[in-house]
Amino acid sequence: MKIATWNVNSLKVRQQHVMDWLETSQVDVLCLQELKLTDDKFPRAEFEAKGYRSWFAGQKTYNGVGILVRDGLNVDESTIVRNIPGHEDPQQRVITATIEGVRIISAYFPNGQAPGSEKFAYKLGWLAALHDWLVGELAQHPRLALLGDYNIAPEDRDVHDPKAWEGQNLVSPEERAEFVRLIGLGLVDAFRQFDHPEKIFSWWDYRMLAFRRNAGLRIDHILLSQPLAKVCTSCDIDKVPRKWEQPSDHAPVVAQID
DNA sequence: ATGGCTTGCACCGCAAGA
Repeated sequence: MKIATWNVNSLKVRQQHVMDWLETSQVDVLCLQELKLTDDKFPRAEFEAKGYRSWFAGQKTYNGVGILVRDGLNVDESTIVRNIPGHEDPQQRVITATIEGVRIISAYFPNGQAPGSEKFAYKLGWLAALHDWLVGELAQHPRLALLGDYNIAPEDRDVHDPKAWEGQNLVSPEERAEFVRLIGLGLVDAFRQFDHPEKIFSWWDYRMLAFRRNAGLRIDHILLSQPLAKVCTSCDIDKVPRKWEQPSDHAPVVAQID
């Protein structure tokens, strides 16, 4: 099974990009973030025509997550969960489904704005709630994958200029400690299971020619439970869609699980 | 140099992203 995650920064604007990328990537499961549309505007029929079923949790203007699943894969409607159970939140950031026996979570982690801000406190609270919820999820579903825009660059090698970014939002010690806590649940960063060249990133600012300078961060991740990590044969970031016209600022991350 | 792009909303300049 080929699984992927992509923050599309408005599905309305990026719908054709997603369609095109489904053709070239041939993924079985695609987790989407930052849909920025209400559920009635989700192009379900268009994806269905492409051979993908979809589940989503959207809202107006901000956030919104979804999962596209190739026809033929087994998905029980009763396994779909929206948001983090028990964590009251009007922001639509999580949707979960069991696909072919694999617990797939599509998550849009809060940005946090800046350490010390109100939004940063919300981010840390959200991370704690996610962690606590995952304890039970992992107990129930040994084959689990947490995919999404984490808005955390786990290590300095995930940052184009660690000195310039030191202590800032997305790389601060508090956020990195929360990432380590997720790893502590027994999850594995699929990307780091394999050798890659240096300076591979998943996000580049729209400004200052950041993509051309490769001034990016690796903030989109696929974390796998141990049984899945053992059968994962590759994990890569596909920079190609970032070169398309009017691109998302994020690139998709893809993992093969056999 | 706290800007720089891009989006959505709503009515055009703002919030928010990362």
